[in-house]
Amino acid sequence: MPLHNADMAAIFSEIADLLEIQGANPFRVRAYRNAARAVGEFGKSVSTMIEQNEDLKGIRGVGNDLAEKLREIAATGKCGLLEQLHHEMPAAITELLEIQGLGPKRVRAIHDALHVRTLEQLHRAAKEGKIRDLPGFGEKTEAHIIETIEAHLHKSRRFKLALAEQYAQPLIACLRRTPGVGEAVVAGSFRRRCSTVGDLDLLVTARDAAAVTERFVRYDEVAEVLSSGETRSSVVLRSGIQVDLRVVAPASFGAALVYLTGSKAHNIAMRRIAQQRGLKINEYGVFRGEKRIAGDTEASVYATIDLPWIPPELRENRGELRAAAAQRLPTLIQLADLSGDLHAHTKASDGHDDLLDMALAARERGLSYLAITDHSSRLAVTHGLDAKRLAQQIDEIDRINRTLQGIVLLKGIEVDILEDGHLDLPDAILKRLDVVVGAVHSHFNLPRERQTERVLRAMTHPSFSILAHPTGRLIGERDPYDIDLVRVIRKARACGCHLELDAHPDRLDLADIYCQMAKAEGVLISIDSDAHSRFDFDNLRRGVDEARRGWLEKHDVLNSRSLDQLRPLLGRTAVGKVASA
DNA sequence: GCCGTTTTCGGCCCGACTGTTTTCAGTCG
Repeated sequence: MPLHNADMAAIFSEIADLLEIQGANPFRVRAYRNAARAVGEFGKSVSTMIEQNEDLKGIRGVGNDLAEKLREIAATGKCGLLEQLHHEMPAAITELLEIQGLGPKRVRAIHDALHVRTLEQLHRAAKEGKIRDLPGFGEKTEAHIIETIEAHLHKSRRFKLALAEQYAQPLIACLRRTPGVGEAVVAGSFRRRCSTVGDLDLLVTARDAAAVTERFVRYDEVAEVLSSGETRSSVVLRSGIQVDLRVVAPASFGAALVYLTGSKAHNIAMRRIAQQRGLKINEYGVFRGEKRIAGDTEASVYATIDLPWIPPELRENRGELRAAAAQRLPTLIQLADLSGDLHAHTKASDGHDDLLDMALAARERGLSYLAITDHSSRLAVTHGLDAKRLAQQIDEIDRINRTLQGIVLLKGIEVDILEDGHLDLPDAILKRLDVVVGAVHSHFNLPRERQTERVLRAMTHPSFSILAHPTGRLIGERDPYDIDLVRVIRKARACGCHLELDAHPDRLDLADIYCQMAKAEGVLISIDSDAHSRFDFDNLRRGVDEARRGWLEKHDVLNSRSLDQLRPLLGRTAVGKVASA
């Protein structure tokens, strides 16, 4: 059973935490953290690379020592250093770091003085009043620990972007109405368009910071004020989301926006570049000695290190700084680049609207084609279509297309990929369709090899066009099923079929890093709404967000094509039709 | 422990806020 990159990353993260609690060299700790992140995000399976004797030093942050540890982990499933650390410190101790306000030094102090090893023991010790007497601790810290642990037990800590937007917009509007406020924007992972955000980072320019802070902490959705200072304050809203506010002068807006947008890794990399040039970047500007040389706009900050402005979605330190330096930043896909949508449902299965309503709503969005892809009958809960009902729908679409202006409905299906990789409809009916979207909706727990073979087999079907939501993840609810996406992507290239980025805010599947991999392999991505009602075409915007995070450009996206350009790309039967036409 | 358009050694991002101190360490973003 090969280990996944995420498993290896988790081992390095735990080593970093334990080393930090032990007071190890902070740069050594950081090396493990960086490597954990790099391995976790690395496109290829590190286990496979090791099997094939590939050089691991291509992974940024992995040198001789960590490459050797990765090989050890792949071979044995364990890491000697971690085992040794577990002998020295209890394994559960790292969970104490999850409590806000407890860092490595304090965790160490609590452990050494009270032999606390778990969250429950920490809770008890705090309840018994044992924390307050430790040096460097006090009553407030003790009370905070109790409160945080109790809240920690029943709270999900990340919010889907779509939900976070609902909290952010009225708050931003409120701050903009505050006298003296210039700019008021949301930065952080929200601005980088991450699929989930841990908190909201607001940036405001104002001459009177105190007045803005005052307005902020009195916002009527504020449940708790965590901190409140001259230029920085934090609150928790009733919804449970934490909001951090930073107030700066207009001359620092650009520098502060870069700083607050992050990511942290991107900022660190930028500051290193600046440092090598004798410059210092902080949230107030770019400085040569005492003199500020830039900072009012983001572009001015990047310009000091000879880089063009970098779109926020790319700022993850995944190569964007090198690409910028080489003048090779991608021209990212935009919502307006989408010509059509290749995955939508009607009330024939589990949708809410009929064919015409869906067509008109799509046309209103500026789309020129819409594929109707209801479920197939295996998915009984959705009242999926069998061959007979699908044939009726095909006829009805033909009728509607004869009168419809400005948009074309494409005949399609979201056909179930059965456990053995067969498709849930006869070939004869699939051949009559413009687009066949295949999807896994059952048997999520197959072992990796069987799950992968199942999907690969489906993709070889001559009518197969697009693999829908390729990992099946439901954000915050269901993990992706275990599948080898590298093989799936290569199969798509070999078969001439495509992968979907399902734009439903609960899915956003493919995730950014796999979009980037597909792009590298020359596989096109279809950004689809998976609309179940005429209001769901808004989803496309979310899909574009994720696609931009995956470096996709217009030409990487299947449904940026016009209908004429699209038809030859949809399945090999369609190619045949075109060739014989 | 990693890394190099100065470098294979000597660096490694930077500042605000809190609580516990009585000038600052720890934590966070």
